Amino acid sequence: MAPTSETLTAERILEATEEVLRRHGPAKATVVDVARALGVSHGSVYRHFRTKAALREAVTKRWLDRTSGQLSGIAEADRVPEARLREWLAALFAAKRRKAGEDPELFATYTVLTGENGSVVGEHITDLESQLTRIIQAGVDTGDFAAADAEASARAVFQATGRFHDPCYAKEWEEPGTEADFAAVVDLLVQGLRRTP
Amino acid sequence: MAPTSETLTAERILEATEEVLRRHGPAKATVVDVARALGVSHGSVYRHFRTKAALREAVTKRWLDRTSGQLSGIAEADRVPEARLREWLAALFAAKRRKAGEDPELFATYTVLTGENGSVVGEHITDLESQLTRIIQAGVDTGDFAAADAEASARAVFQATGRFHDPCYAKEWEEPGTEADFAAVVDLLVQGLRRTP
DNA sequence: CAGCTGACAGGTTTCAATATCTGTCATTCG
DNA sequence: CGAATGACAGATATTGAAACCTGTCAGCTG
Repeated sequence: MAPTSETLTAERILEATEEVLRRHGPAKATVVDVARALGVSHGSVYRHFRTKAALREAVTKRWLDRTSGQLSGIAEADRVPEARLREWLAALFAAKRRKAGEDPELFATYTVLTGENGSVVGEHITDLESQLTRIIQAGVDTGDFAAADAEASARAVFQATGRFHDPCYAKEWEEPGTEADFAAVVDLLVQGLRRTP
Repeated sequence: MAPTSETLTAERILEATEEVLRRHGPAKATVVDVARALGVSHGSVYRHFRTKAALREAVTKRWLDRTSGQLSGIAEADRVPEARLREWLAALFAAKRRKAGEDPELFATYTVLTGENGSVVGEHITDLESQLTRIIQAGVDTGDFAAADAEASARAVFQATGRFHDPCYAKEWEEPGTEADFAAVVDLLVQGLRRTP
């Protein structure tokens, strides 16, 4: 679109790739399209990314990292652990649901990309679980939570709330009653974490 | 295969359809194949099922009902509610995992079928949730569980354990650590249900 | 000379012609 | 007479040839 004469950088290629994916979708987005959007030949793109798969992987990582970054603020916040946990889970759900609802096609695109890039997604999940672990460990430290193994509990909480952040459930997020379902699951999990006197 | 001269019944057609689906998979299984397997013309099949979709739906229902039936025995068993709940959840997970592991192609076939038949799946889930509700209500009655709304709690438990029964996670069920993950989630949920003195 | 280009080989996708399937129904069969 | 058949129209799937894409590299350009 804009064949700016700035030097070609990995960052600019990623930007252009996101745009091409947004326009054409994951099935029809080609490396040639990306090069054309940048006003260069596709050979130049291959100077920065060894393969098309590597390019798509990098775009996926960028996208996931943005979510992680937003949530880490909450994980570190200076609040009572239970409130922090509830807020973090609500923010994760809200972020995913907003993305799925606002631009379903783009969300579908990234769902395809995450399906292709198991290891990047795995790292993202590890990251989210470690944020959760910090929250739960804080709760154990204050005596609010009883968890023999904060990491295992974090994993359990993350998996138990999968219905509210895993893309495979995206189409159900706008159904009525979803809010209540989310609240019920979170209440049950928080109750399970609480220290019983 | 065996063009027996018994009268053509819906039951025999369903049997043959399951066999054809097992052989050819969901994409290539045709009504003509089913008729051929029964030694009749495909017009005869349409006397019993209005459309191909209705036939596939009936097969799906049969398959799901078999699972429900197995589990209902546990739901009604004469045991302490907590043990019954744990056993029921473990049985659900074990049944799904066994089916997915023993014959992955057949499982994939049924995953496609359940994807096509939202309402039948919805009824199946309602059925499972009502079995769970009965277990949890029993726990409330004995004073073991504290749940303001047994039905809502049942729904929460069912959704929170989705990772261990929803087909979209099937490929992760054989990974190491899955048993431990399952145990951690169930422990957390049971702890959340327990009455806190 | 570092970075970019564009032609190219091998592989994948598209498209239109062809074959098959779904669902109906007038007719046949027992 | 009720159950089953098979020819048929319209819809869907398959196939093979042509178009396009990926990844490489010898050579061009600033």
